[in-house]
Amino acid sequence: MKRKVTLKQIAKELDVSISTVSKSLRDSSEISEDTRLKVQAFAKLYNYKPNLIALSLKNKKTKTIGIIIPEIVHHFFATVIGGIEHVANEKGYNVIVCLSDESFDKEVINMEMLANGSIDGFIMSLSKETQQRKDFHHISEVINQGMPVVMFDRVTNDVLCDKVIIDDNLAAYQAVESLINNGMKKIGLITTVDYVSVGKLRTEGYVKALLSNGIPINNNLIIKIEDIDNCSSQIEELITNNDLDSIFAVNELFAVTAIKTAKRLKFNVPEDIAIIGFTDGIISKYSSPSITTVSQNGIKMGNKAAQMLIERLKSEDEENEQYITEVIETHLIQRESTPILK
Amino acid sequence: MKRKVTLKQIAKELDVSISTVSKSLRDSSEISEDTRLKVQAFAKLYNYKPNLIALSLKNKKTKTIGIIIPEIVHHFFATVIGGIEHVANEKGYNVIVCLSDESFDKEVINMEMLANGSIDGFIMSLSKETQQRKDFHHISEVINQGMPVVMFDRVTNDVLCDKVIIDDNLAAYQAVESLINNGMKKIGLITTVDYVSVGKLRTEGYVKALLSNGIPINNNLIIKIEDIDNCSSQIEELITNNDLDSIFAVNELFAVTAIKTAKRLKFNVPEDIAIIGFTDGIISKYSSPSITTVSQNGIKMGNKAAQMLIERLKSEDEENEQYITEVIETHLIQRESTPILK
DNA sequence: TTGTATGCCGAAAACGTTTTCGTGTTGAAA
DNA sequence: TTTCAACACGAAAACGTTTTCGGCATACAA
Repeated sequence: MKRKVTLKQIAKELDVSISTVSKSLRDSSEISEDTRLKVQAFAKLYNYKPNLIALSLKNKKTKTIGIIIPEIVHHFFATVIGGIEHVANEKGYNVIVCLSDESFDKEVINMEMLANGSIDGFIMSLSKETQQRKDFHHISEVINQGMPVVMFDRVTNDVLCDKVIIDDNLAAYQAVESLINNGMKKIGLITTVDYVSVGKLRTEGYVKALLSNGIPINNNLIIKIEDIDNCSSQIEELITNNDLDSIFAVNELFAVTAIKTAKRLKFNVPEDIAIIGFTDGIISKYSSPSITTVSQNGIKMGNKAAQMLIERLKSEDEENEQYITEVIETHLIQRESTPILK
Repeated sequence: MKRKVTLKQIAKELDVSISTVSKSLRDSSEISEDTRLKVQAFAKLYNYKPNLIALSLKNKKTKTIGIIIPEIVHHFFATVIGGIEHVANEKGYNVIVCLSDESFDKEVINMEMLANGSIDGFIMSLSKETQQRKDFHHISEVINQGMPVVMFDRVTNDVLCDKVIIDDNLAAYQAVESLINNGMKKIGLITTVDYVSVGKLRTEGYVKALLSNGIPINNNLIIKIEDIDNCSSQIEELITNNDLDSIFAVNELFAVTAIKTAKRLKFNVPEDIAIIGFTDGIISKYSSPSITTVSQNGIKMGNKAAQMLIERLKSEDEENEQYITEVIETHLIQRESTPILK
């Protein structure tokens, strides 16, 4: 077993000082070419690589980004991580991932853990529980300690920091309006409970689209789902009891469940019921029929979030308190679960 | 902005030495109760938390696990990460994720980067390119430096280390045999190119099942797919040109594509063609019809891999060269893409 | 010969911990 | 009064770097 070699060992071996070794390896002009080349050759031979932990301690920079998300087994979050990792890697950063499992406590613990020197900054999306409790002290705290935070998707106005979002409200509005423009009148909504920020915003978009097109809100057409695993019966009622011509679902799981339920109830999709989902994940693509949906480009969001964070890390001393909220554009992806929308 | 407080600052503030502060906080009996309580109160007030980087440097342990996988936007890998993260977190470890993007070079770079002190051990799954080139020097190297490695799913016999796999060969064998037992005779195979280790093993299982049931291998029924995005035409030919009664696909993307293609060609699934997939991901569950598939429990694999790694980290000095290959059991999940299999 | 610039290198501090060892003070026993 | 243990604390090393500063030659100019 060959343990990793250190400056000290090289110094001892070559009978020079540690400083000389360090300077030689960094091509300092202070060192004679002789010594420099000798040291470099030796270092190469023994495959010397500086210890990053020691560097982190010295520089007070870890070149590592902490990501905290509710869960990873979720196509959207996975794509965001991919997006973050990509630009982070490009700029010499590593990525350390923690999952909150939608739990407030885990979110807090993870943040406190990472905040103690392990990372240079956070990219995060709030857990459901955190959104419900509206307790963001852990986030304010790390920001207050001078550690930059970028929030994405599930964000809050109660914390001042950079953010990357889509315009959930507008995207939902446009999706629903395109249904209306194609003659749909009885449009069902399958959404989440209200404390999920994005769910709420999408719901508002739905409402706005109906109202501004002169269609009154019918609460019977709106169901709010708490537990995704047992939503089938609720959806079945929605479809059976109302003479829907279409459904807007705020995520792809709701959308695909709606499709499967409709098919089971002998409705044809899209002929009898058109369905629009949200998030262009793997399900929407491979469902039968494939699902017309609002694209929500996770990769782009991840890219942007990482860029913003790294940018802020570069100019950290400047203490720029001008926070930016970046809005990633969305668009409707036409697939088979709706007629061709004009 | 309140920067994080250090031992030194506390020491200065209370006019004691750094050692006294450190010992007080660790409840050393060396320190009088008076001083101890005073220090602890002060530390609590200023929310002192030890700097983990400094600890890492001192202890030569980072309490961090490095994960290297080909991609994250892939349900199976995401579940494995989830599984790893869960037990890692339980045992006080963090998880740092790097993506190889199926590239050999990125895999090497990432490993070298993490190996320089950032982590205590690796959990990894090989990139396609690495499997193709059969170059594993980077892995042997870190192992040789005394850093434990656990490989999962895409593994190789050329590296000695702990491994977590499923019995791909057997699982495929059983899946195909269950088709045969239910009267299927013309069974198509949609598989990957051979250098993908798991694809090859599953192919072998298919072959073995046919042969041991007296069915000759017909190479026309076997297609090997390189590029998943353009596999549709190949699959279409397979279905059109052969009078298949069933298909075995080595992953869910192939399976769902087969289903969609079959439906497009006016074959009924499962009545005309039964289809079995591999990996119990989100697609299999939500496809229409849902897909009968071989479960491949990523969470369990992740759990096990993390347990093995942490176990080895605990007993690291013992230099136990007895490596274990853990085989996670699989089973067939009955869904709608096949008739009920006896 | 003296003074000074230059080239080359080492000592030491710093990052934030933990831990070993040494030291001074106190009180009690001899 | 002397001796010694017990107690309470501090100094310093160590982890592996980088960097500042100082110093010792040598060479060259005055």
